[in-house]
Amino acid sequence: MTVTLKDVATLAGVSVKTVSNVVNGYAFVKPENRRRVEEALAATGYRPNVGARNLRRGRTGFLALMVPELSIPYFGELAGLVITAAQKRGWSVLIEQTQGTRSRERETLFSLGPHLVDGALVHPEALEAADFPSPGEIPLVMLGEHAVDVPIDHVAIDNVLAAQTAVSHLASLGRTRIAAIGRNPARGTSSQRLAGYREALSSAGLSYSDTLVAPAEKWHRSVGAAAMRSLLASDSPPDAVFCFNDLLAIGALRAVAELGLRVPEDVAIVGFDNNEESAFSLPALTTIAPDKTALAEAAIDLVHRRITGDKALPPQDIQTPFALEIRESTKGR
Amino acid sequence: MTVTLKDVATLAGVSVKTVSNVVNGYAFVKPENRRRVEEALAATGYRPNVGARNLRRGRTGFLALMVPELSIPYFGELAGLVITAAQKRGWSVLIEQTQGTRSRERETLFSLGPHLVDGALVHPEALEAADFPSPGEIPLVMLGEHAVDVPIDHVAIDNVLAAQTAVSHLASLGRTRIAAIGRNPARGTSSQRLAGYREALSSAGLSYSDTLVAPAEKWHRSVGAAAMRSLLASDSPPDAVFCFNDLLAIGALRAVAELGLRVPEDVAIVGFDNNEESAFSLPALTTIAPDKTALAEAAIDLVHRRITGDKALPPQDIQTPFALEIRESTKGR
DNA sequence: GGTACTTTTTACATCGTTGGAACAACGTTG
DNA sequence: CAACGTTGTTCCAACGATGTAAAAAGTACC
Repeated sequence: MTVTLKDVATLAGVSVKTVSNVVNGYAFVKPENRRRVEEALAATGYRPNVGARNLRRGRTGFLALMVPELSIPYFGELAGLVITAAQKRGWSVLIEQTQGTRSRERETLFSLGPHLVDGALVHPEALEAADFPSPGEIPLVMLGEHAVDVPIDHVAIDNVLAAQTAVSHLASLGRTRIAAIGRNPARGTSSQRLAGYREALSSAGLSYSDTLVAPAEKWHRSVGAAAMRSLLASDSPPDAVFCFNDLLAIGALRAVAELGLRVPEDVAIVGFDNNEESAFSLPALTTIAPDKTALAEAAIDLVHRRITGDKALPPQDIQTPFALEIRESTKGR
Repeated sequence: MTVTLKDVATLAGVSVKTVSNVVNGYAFVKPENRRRVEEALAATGYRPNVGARNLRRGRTGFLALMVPELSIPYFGELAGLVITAAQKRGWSVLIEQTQGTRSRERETLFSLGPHLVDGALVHPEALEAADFPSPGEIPLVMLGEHAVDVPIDHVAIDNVLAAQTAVSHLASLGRTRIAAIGRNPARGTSSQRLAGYREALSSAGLSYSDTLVAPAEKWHRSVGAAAMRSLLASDSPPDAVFCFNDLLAIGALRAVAELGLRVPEDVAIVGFDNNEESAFSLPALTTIAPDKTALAEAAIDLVHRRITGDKALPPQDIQTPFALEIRESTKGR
């Protein structure tokens, strides 16, 4: 059924290797033979067996991308960009979901054998240092925050600075009771954004209060809504909130609306990630907009360099740009 | 560097095949040898070369999933569910994006050689009958609407009925000027939803008018907003709108709000897809909620049956369930 | 025509794995 | 103890492709 090099060779009346040479663009093939082989290729509809080729070449042509969940807009958008960037370099992308649990993350990381993929882009959520495979297995690039210090390539925006930028923006509007939603000690990203939040408060001359920082196990919309409700129920509710991602912020918007308060008049809200939906929420969400395209391309670039040579390169730590996208949730219409 | 069966065999002092037998759970291996092999496996950290194994077995362990764009929430959510369902059956999923263009769709479909993946799930947007590969290449399952009639497995909800349900709901609220957003003659889905819209109008005793049907090339939020603005600018604006997907509806919500009108009092809105974000929009969106999990599982099931035998099975056409999710955009708070 | 060189083609081994058959060891049975 | 079935192990070929090196064909020059 399937056509192999041998079939083509028989049809063209040459050896298997000559066909292989034509397929791979080897220069020294007699024009006459090349023509016959090409005809035979066309006639049979030959397509190389990728598995066999890779077995021989020691490459697979696949990259893995590990993310918590594709249904989370940030990861859906990022995955799309990664796939596009990988495709330009001739790679196909295999996606693994971990639900953000440490056990699934470890499992996934471990299962990424050197034969399955040429390299992997991982966006860990709960991994710890000990979980990382011995270096030298396959090229690994980490996306987003590392909770821990491992000598592995890493691409992300400056989370502390970004959080600081967001909160400074709120302070610059004259808000004095600025809350935060999203604390989660188990996640590196959370710690970094919290640090930026505290830095911004202090440089604005505002004092930090634990009661203004709401925890959030999962950074989902419903959690943001619940957190916002509890913040608003306190004795001295906030007049602004920095949410650690857009989903929390979208939830917060709803909680505010349900209590009959207005955004931004009563409470200003800033998110983080710039999900596509955030430009269309009512009111539209002010948010930190990471350059996701740059992120995806930097990551693919890095893994490409690792795979093609540069073994000795010390672990890179690349920061990609971000911007504060000011919209209605802090400035009104 | 990499550990092969041979290395393990040498260490354990048995033949390669015996190690292979242990790895593959062959029953008749002397306990003593089994123990030694297992120790050697653990000591070396052996991991099978998937490529070689597949070359031998004639399977790849990969499925392809072709979608327009992962950044579109519906596809992000669906892809996540497909990956989960595939994983249960031991498959990894390779994602290809087409941007919904016919040329990229053809290209992708063609490039899915029998060696690259065991089967493919495709969600075409613009493909025509002629574009489909000769049957018998690799198992192909189509998701969502087929614009054309090809003898290929197909899983989707009943789009006509779903659209009819949505519009009947609007009619049952007493709305009489029910518009639609999303007409696009090039897309099968659009035609089906339009058909359902017309059926519902007629069974409610309402007349169809072209001026109430807004076209939409891309079903994105901004397009929905623009379409809604133009509908509202007409002489006799609608009092309800059926949007062909949630993104259009989200855009429509914004357009209504910007004109100072209220949803649902002035205009009721129904969407389609039940994206996660639609439960949190302000107001929350009434929408058709397809059972995406059922869809993903039915598709994986089907491709699994095709791959493991059932070659003779005639092309299946499976309908998965949906529900009308009634929320604030048609019923108020 | 012989030599030296270049171009073109081929045979063969190989990548890591598994299926199948052959073989060896073993205990049972007649 | 020969014949036999049952277990357990090994050897060999094969999956489809490519790298290597050697063979074959062609060209140029003396």
